[in-house]
Amino acid sequence: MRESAVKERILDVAARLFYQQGYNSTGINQVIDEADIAKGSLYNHFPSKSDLLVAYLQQAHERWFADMEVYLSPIKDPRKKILGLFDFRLNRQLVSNFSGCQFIKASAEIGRGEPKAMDQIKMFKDRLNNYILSLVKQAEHKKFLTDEMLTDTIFLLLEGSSTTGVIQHSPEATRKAKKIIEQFL
Amino acid sequence: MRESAVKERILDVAARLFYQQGYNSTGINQVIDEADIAKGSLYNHFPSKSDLLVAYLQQAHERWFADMEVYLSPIKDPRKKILGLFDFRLNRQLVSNFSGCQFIKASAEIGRGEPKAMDQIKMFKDRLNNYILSLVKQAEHKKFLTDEMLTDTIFLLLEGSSTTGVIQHSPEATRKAKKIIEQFL
DNA sequence: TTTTGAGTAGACAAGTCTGTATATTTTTAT
DNA sequence: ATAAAAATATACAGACTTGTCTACTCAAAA
Repeated sequence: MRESAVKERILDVAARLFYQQGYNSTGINQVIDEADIAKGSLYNHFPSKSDLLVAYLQQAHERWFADMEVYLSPIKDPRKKILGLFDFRLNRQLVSNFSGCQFIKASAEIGRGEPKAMDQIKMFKDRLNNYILSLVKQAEHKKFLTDEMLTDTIFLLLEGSSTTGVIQHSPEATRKAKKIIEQFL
Repeated sequence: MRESAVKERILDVAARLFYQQGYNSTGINQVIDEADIAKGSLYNHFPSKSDLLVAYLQQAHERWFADMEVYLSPIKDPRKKILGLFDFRLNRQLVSNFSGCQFIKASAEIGRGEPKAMDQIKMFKDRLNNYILSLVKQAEHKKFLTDEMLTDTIFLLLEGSSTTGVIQHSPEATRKAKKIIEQFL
């Protein structure tokens, strides 16, 4: 017996609004209006707005990795997979019209007032870091940097590309980051 | 005739609250309470909350560069100045308890609904990029990367260190970024 | 067929938000 | 000293906030 379609609709609408308008700027009433459900239903599935935020981040986490694995699965060479990460980032920037990383955005907005949400954000970034490290270990690279340092470079360049993409409203930073990493492979 | 002390107090309190709690989570009433001024005075100096945000970003911009120039002025070697940028970042992270970059935070919160504020943010990051470029041009480095690419690397690593510092609540990322740049100098 | 659970619609509480207005006092400048 | 400007305290409008609650409908299961 599958999960309620109502719950899915709430989560999808909340995800879109939290991401595009921000968590604080999105009211419960807007979520129920656009999801076209009753307020009681929302509070039946999510005890509070904060729980809805955590659920949104959880879903975003799972979807991000699922999408990424689909995107990178045709690529076999680990070096090309690493570069593919930047193309994947680029794609998402174009599709989202440079709205930025969901997790960075959330963390900037909530500060330390939402510990469960912050944990979700940390877990996502940790997993990304570990994934990059596993690719780097598989890849033959110039060893100008150690595996760990190259991993950090890739991770930090990706993070920098995210925020810079938002501010410049352009894919330039991500393209430059990719070119930089190409020098190391 | 110096600028009204009231205006200064408003701006300083707003700066602190906007930065620590976020713009959306800070109400005008909290600002006037903590600044201990009347609501009418606030709206006399700043026609709207949005204008107060822009003024805050302007002030933060000027102060950031002023502080940085003080911090780096005893250093003469351009390579050490570049590394000093990471120490400066580290200092600010420790002092602010890893609250993150003021401009990234603001840009994450306001989206494209505040064009004047976004312009301020862009101007800050542009100026930072130009400053890094001028240091790189003065510095003798290994030329593993071109001047422009090394500039982008430094800039993006600094940006990545900011967001990662917030999420991990630790100075590790900034220290690693510095070590990476050391390899290029 | 009856009971149970999910969903709906909407009122409501209690408070917050930005911004305006008014009347009064304090400060500054001439 | 007087007139103008700046700051004060405070009330208010109108909209919005999260979350609770009631009364009702409908569908599926027992």
